[in-house]
Amino acid sequence: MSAEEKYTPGEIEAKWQQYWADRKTFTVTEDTSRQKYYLLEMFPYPSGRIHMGHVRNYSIGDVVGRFKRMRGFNVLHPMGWDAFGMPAENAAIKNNSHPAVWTYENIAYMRGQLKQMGLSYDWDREIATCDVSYYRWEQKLFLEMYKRGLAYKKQSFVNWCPSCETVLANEQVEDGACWRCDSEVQQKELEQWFFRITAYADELLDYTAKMPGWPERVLVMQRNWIGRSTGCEIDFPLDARTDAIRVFTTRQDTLFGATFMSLAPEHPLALQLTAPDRRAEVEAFIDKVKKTDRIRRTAEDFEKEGVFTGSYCINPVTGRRMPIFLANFVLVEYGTGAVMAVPTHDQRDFEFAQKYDLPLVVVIQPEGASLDPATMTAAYTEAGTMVNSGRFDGQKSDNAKEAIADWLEQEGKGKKTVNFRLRDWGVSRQRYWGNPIPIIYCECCGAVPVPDKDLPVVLPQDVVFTGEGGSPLAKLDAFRKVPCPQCGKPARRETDTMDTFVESSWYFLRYCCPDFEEGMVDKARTDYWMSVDQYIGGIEHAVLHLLYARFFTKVLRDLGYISVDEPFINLLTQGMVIKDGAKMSKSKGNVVDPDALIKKYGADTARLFSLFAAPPEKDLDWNEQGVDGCYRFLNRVWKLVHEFLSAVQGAAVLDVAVLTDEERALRRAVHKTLRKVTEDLDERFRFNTAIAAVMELMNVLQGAKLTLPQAGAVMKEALDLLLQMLAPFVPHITEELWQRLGHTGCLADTPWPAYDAAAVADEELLIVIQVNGKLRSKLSVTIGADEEAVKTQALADDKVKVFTDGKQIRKVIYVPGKLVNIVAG
RNA sequence: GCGAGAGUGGCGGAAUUGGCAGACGCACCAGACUUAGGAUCUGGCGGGCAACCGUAGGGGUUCAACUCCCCUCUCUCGCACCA
Repeated sequence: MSAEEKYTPGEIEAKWQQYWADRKTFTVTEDTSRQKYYLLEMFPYPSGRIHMGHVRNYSIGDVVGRFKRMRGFNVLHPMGWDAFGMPAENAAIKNNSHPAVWTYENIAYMRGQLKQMGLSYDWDREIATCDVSYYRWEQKLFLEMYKRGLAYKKQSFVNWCPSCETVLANEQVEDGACWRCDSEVQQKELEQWFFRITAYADELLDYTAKMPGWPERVLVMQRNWIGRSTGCEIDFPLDARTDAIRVFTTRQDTLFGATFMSLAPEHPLALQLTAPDRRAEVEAFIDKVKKTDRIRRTAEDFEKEGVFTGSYCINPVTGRRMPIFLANFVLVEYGTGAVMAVPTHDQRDFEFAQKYDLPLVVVIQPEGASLDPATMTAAYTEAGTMVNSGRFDGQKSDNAKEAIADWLEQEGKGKKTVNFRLRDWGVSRQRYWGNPIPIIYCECCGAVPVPDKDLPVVLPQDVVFTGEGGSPLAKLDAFRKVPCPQCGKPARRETDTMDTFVESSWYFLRYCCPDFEEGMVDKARTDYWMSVDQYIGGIEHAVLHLLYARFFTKVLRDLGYISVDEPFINLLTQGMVIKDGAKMSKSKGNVVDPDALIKKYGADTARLFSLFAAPPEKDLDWNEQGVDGCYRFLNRVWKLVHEFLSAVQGAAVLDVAVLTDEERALRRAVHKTLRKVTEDLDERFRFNTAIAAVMELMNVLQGAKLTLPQAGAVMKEALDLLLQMLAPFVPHITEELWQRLGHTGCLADTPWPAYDAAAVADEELLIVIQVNGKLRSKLSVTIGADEEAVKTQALADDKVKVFTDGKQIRKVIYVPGKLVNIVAG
């Protein structure tokens, strides 16, 4: 093979990347006359270099982007950097450098890596969230949210990671450990800024029913996280006091069975209600619970324990005097931190009552049975018929729920409420490398927003990284000490920065208008592009980022910035990249380096294998031999095109009217493949089967002979279509071959071809013949063959006769164009 | 425990509406070319000598079941003392 004919991915990939960049092939502008398609992949954290997860994520996105573009859409396909965050700070401490230097160097390197992959981004829209031109608008938004009470400060117990030396949001704590470094999270009382995401809890939940483009499991996770439950708040008057304990319950139908009260050990009334002679015991208990870490305390098998306070409250509907306990399983942060205990109908209360010998009253009887408190071995938690419940006796407990709630409201003893598991989003971080919270604290005026004219608060560069903990900003007097914008007296600036999830909650809006200098978003442009038609990323953000981004979208809508309710119409959560049965990690030594991969095989092979080895939402098993297979396939494509080059270039115009049977069969294969690839890309995102279909076609084309009169023309059509079909997957090799076939334009700019319906139509059909459901023979019939004739032919078939001889034909089933099933016996 | 998803050759995976199970690729085997082959090409490749048996296991519906229904097992993910 001559040097000219050898496939050299390194050369041709660089050539075409330069070509696309020079011509700004993928640069887009708003054009209301065209249908838009906003395609987005989750932007990366600039950690240093891309990993195989990125390769897969962005390969998937690029196929969609290039395909939609060929389909005629005005495709917005941007890329940027989630550039604030702690690793930059840690690296700065370690290398005695600066987070900004580290970050921008990483961005430069990773941008190069992405460009080497031939991804169809509009690089003119690139953003980095650590750039003041980006984060300045976030500060403005923060202040708008502050004005409307959507951002507020409160003293509270917060999740504290001792290793990262910062606060974590609830969403960033996994099994009691830091989501990033896995250290055990502690509780610390601090003044923190919060975003009032709970104000949108109902809408965030309701919309999960209106998002058919999202995977059900992500929606379920979000619903669980929001955790809406409907019930009642009921006041239990305290014995010998004028105040009451308020509980939240979803089971007001069991109210008549409440025999004692359980409070969280952290409940504000806990010590107040403790009788002097019980004080020592209660304090010891509270101390013990506080020392127990949260992981153990919330484990299911954790033993229920409590302590009697010595005080009583009154069941508002029965008048029963109920002892008040502190219980280790009652959580102060959920509901009111107090639980009315109904041991007969709640398993936890039942176990607690057994342990402390507390009374049991049955108020719901199951269908056809009668519970006796003396013999019960577990709580009965299902529905049933009300008993011992005064005026509600005899009602079905399901119906009584509503009736009791109404009655409590009438009597002024309680009210219907909705309770959420979702907490407000704590956004303060005691770190340097983040967006400064634009607030100034003044002795006289309190928390004062930084005035508009002083925005943005620029993150100072001249800080020292000692690694000693605490935010470097807090030690920088030049930053910290400012006069109060209101009264002019000496004041101090907020030195906490915002959680980096704040930046990723609106970056998709900024891509619509990255150069806009008048504000956060240019409404006209954003209205054109939003919402994102297809979002692609990992499942690990199912709650965190995807919930925050939905929240921000709704806030920005209500502030008038944008017009949509939801940011992402369709969500694809791609699977992980696995090797040797485990997620790639340095410690396991199973990491594949994208640079080495591209150097050895080229970007087209790397992309092709990422797409071919598994459907996108499943985990992908990385396998070097499989990569080899993809590389071989591309070499075969390369050779095939060159083999037919001269025949194709001298070919006449295709005349479908005068084709031989063999030529028609070849065209049928080509157009059937085109139909399948189009369907797989357009409707199903099934890249693996689309590629398999093209491989199959390749096998057909390789076997094709060129002795037929119109072979050149047929082959020219076949190769053109083959390259167009493959273009979204392997853009470089196809551009190169497209050019070598004599085309002058850019393949990426060609419209996606339509298959020829006439060419696809079969002339003959292969009918499967079964006897008693088992495949026995096959029959070739002309299209539209008469049913009776096919049946007769089937029955006369020699191979069929072997199985029907001597038997009675009971029935013959004919599925037109598919099969004949002969029932004999 | 609850919820969701999955279980198909040696491996990754196909089978779109109940209609040829195993497409495509990898691995493997044989052959060709070759000084050579970890290159390339050609052919084979679920099990069984066969009748037949095969989509986690068992039952059912149907002319026909990987696909629908019931039961069981296993795995993955999510939630989990949330009152």
